[in-house]
Amino acid sequence: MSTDVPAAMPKYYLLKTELLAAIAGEQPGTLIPTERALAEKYKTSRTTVRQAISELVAEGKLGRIQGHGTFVAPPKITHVRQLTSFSDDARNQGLRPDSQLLSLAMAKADIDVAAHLGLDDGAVVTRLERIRLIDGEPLAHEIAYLPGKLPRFKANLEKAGSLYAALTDVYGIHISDVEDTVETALAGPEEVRLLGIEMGAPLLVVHRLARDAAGVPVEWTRSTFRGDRFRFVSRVKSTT
Amino acid sequence: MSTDVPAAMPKYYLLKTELLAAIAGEQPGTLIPTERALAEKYKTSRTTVRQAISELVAEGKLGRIQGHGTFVAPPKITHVRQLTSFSDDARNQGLRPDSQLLSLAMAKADIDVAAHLGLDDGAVVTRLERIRLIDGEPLAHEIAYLPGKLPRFKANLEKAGSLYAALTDVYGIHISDVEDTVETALAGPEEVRLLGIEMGAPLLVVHRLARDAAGVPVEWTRSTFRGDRFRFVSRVKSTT
DNA sequence: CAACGTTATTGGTCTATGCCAATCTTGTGC
DNA sequence: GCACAAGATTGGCATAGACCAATAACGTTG
Repeated sequence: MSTDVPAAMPKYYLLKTELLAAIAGEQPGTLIPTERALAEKYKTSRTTVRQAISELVAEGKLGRIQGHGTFVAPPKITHVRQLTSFSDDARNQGLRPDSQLLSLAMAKADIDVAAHLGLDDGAVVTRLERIRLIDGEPLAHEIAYLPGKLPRFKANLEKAGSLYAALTDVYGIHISDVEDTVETALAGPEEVRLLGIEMGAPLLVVHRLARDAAGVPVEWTRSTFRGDRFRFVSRVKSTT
Repeated sequence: MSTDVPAAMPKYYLLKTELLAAIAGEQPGTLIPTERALAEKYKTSRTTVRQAISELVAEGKLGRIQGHGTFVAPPKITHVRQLTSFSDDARNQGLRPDSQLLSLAMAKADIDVAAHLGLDDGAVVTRLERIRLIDGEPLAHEIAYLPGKLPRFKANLEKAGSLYAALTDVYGIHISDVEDTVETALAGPEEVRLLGIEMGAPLLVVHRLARDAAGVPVEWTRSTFRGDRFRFVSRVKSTT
């Protein structure tokens, strides 16, 4: 045979490619045909259509709402993650960041938190849990642990406008060194509930350990970002 | 009713949770029961079992091989990504890195490459495509573009042991500033072929732009890492 | 005309089943 | 004993269909 047989390609992947081409250049929000209509049009089953659409949703190319339909998704947001905070960062890009306070309380450090903050197991820490929003849309879930008890923290946090601003301006805590760890994860029920995404959606999980000039840990945070809406940038300058 | 109805939970998610508990503490490589056996055991369909397993595979908890079975996967590798190269990073952690050269050739910069390297469209660039392996396992796919033509590059690359070492030691190109962009993506046929993963597996895609001390771009690279086996670390030190 | 309840539409989950493809096991023949 | 072929096992892909849940559209009613 002289004809080069193309690599065997799952049908759902062909469909995914066709859909991708079809939505190229469409305005975000534009509805695409229903799953049942696509199944008929492409002479396949709804299961196969859903598999194609599901991957496009996971990649942030499409979004879908039960009872409403499937639509072209808006582009990703680029988040420059440096020494800056989420809020400052978003504002620098002309976006409207917001926070929704889920809980703010004293807690006893579990083994994991204690280890990262260099505390004894069971030591008192401040636990701050928030949802981060941009332009009203929930995009990240964040739990921050700070060593010890910070007096009048809630009020100061609100006044300062951001966690880092409050730490610096009110408590004299200067962050001079951060270490971020980034990995992928899939959304479970909690993320589905808090971020309004679907089960199994890809996430970017960032763990941040911040230290002051003396190398003492001052913050340990776990942030969960929507993988379909975010992109991280980290800049590193050589000191040599 | 007094009983608090638990949040509606998909059956496949319950199964996923049970499987996760079942494999906790098992040795990597241990085979779990077959999909058909699990379907029968948990009184559900194979489709549902596959959905549960698929997510665990995507999270790097399980692996599977057609005709062989489904098994407990090895833990993630932490890849510390700073100004260092892939090879140096891995070696620093006591791992055995390797590269497989797919292609090394001169090419004309397309619009995207040209824009990032600050060149004219169609300018000559060196294109280096490699598979990165650790302990013999392919973990990343990388395409690097360098401005212009580098004499005897292939030989020097092999001798130096790493791209950055070659640039520095042989060509006198010193990287002083890098900007990494990290986002999620899903594996398509090419990644499946090159990395031996499955369709739709989560990936971490990193774009790196490296500059020399004068701010001139010297490298533009797109790296695709297996999301189930990697974790990135970035450290930032304040200069103030 | 506004408010409300009903109905149709659309995505979400799950079942049952068939066949294909890669791998492993077994058996046969030399 | 070894090599190879045949069969069994296991995951991969796809179909068809049922029912649920959220949303939107519509029509009735006050």
